[in-house]
Amino acid sequence: MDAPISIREVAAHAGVSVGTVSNVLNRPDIVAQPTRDRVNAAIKALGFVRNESARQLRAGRSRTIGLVVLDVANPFFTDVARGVEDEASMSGLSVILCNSDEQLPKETRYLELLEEHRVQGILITPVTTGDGAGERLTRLQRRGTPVILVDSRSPSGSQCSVAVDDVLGGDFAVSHLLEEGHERIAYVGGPLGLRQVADRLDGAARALERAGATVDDLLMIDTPALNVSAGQRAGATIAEMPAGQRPTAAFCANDLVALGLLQEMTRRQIRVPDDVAIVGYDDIEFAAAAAVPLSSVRQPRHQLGRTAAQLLLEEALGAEGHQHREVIFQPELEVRRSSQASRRTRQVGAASRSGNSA
Amino acid sequence: MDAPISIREVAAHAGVSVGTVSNVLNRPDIVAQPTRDRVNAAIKALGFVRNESARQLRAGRSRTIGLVVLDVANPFFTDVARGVEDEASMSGLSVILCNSDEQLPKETRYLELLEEHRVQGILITPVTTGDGAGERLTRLQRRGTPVILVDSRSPSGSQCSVAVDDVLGGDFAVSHLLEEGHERIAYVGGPLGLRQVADRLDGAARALERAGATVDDLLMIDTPALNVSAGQRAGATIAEMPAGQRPTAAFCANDLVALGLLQEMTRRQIRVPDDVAIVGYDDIEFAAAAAVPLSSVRQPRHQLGRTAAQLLLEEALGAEGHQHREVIFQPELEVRRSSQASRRTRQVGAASRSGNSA
DNA sequence: CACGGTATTTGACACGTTCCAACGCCGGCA
DNA sequence: TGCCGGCGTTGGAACGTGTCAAATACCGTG
Repeated sequence: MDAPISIREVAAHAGVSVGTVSNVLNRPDIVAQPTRDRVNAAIKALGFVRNESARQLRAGRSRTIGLVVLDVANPFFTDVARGVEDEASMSGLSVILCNSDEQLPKETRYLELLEEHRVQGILITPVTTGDGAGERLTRLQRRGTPVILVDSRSPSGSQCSVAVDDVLGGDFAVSHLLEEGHERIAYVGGPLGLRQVADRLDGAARALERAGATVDDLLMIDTPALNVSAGQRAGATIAEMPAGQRPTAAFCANDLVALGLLQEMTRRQIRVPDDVAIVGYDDIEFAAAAAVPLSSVRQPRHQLGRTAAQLLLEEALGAEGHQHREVIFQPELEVRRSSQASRRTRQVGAASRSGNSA
Repeated sequence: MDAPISIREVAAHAGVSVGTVSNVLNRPDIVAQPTRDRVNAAIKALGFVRNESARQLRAGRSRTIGLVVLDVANPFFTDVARGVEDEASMSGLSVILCNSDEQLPKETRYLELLEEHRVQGILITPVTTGDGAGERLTRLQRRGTPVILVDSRSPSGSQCSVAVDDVLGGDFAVSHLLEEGHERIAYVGGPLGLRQVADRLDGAARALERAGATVDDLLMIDTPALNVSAGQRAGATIAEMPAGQRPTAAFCANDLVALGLLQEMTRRQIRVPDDVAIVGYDDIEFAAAAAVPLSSVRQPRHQLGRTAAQLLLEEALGAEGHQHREVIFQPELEVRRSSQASRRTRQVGAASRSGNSA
């Protein structure tokens, strides 16, 4: 009961040759009906299951693709992963999901592992774009494993990439806040080494400049990471500022940060959006579900994953003459309550917080 | 530049036999220093990378384990996955993470895939425990692939399993609400076919009975799934009840449901916890970070994953004489604001709800 | 009955690795 | 000198599958 059945035993049981069994499995049309039935019966009777390793060895490449993300716990990446998986499964490929945890050593180890598995290709959001980061990836490609950057871009253009225009997203967010009448705006996020964080800041600066202000008018609140507790600490920083200097709006690099900020404001009885308006980024499911629904810059996460997988297939299956491409999506601003002081409340002012029903 | 290097080419380049290269890779100690150096140099020069498929074919089993979860987007499962991965990587194994999406066909397809990969074993939270569900799994085991149930139990005891005592968790939650003086309590969750949902309800009933009430005193609000929007809809149901019949507390089968409920309450200006107290389940990160911090029943998610992986290794590596085990963890109640009417509010508030303290 | 042609089936090899028995070499010892 | 044992190394046989040229069966026609 413990011995895996091989194709050979199936052949013996059905009274045919090994090659015929293989044909039944892979090109059923070229084998005669009665033979096919006999073989299928044997397969069922013996409980035969294909050995994927052997197939891969024979084929030279595995039928999987690797996906390396920064943080599986972040809803952004799980949605990307679903997109990748949907697309991959349409081509009969499966996905190995790896979590680098923003740590270079783990990332390196996973890259080795995936290469040893001879995956069709690797989709990766690299931990760092600086230094010799690209070098490692191009070496991988030279050895025959296609690499596609996800939510990232290649400075040298030596990989295909799929990303969302984060500068534009930052621009959207801050333009919206300016339109709402805010003048003292904070940018909450970090570390600036992350491309996403830096680009969104650039976009914020662009919006400010267009409005006649400069980036110096932006209050920078740096965070060590993009998670909830970092947002809470940033919230404490803001709350403790003298009321006159306190920003009236905060643009957060990430919804997790924004939610942490929101919680801290609520806890300290600083009203959102009346005292401080908040705009987040990513539009994760919890953004809409927060106690004060969060305005956020939405990214086509699922689409991002699908497209990345498509590019990979294109490069992996396509002939030699592959030209690297860079796909950039546009983000959208989803305005919700956290950044819209309701007219009524605005007019009535702080005096009475009685019901707003809309 | 596109041809993967094989061990044979390394051997030729280093002027040794294939076997020696293999030895350098696997038992470096038994090969003489100069030879070893020469081989390593060749490996580096040629950019040789082991072919995992070939190793697996030779070994008969792959060095991976499969993990099948109900929903990758649920923070509960991503934490479990991290636990599994931590434990697996200590033994040099990698993890293939599969998302059944609570759909039986997807689950089936992944089980086939993992079996074809000849994984060391499969960790699974099955979509359904009823009917022939266990049958499929035991067949898998008979053919040589160990199966461990995660957050689930085997009625027949034919698999190892790791779970948390959901009955006790439900008991904790409702006991706490009773102690807080609530009498009209709702249970929000579904479908009842999910073991987790049913067990937590049983626990709630147990607590009620101990307090002299019966399960009929519990207001059942069924949900089609355990996610945020289902919680919102349940919230609407509660809000639209006549004030006299409306429950004063809700125990939710899941934090996602609880957060949805909380949002809907806030939107409709029903105060939490003063008008309706809420207790959730899982204690995901967002529970503490919610605008009204959510009381919740905490499960040792990471530990759950680690233990499951350990059991698997034990069964996979252990000799024939393996005895199936059932590991059950105890949950903990984490009380936060959503279920604690502040003394002040209590005294000032609804006159009639004065305490019974048992 | 021989023949050509098509429809099926066969058998052998290759994929890259690991494992194991066998072998050569060298120094030590009788 | 001849034998022995140990260390390093070698060569070849698997592992289970896919592929492909070659062999065979089958069928109708002349």
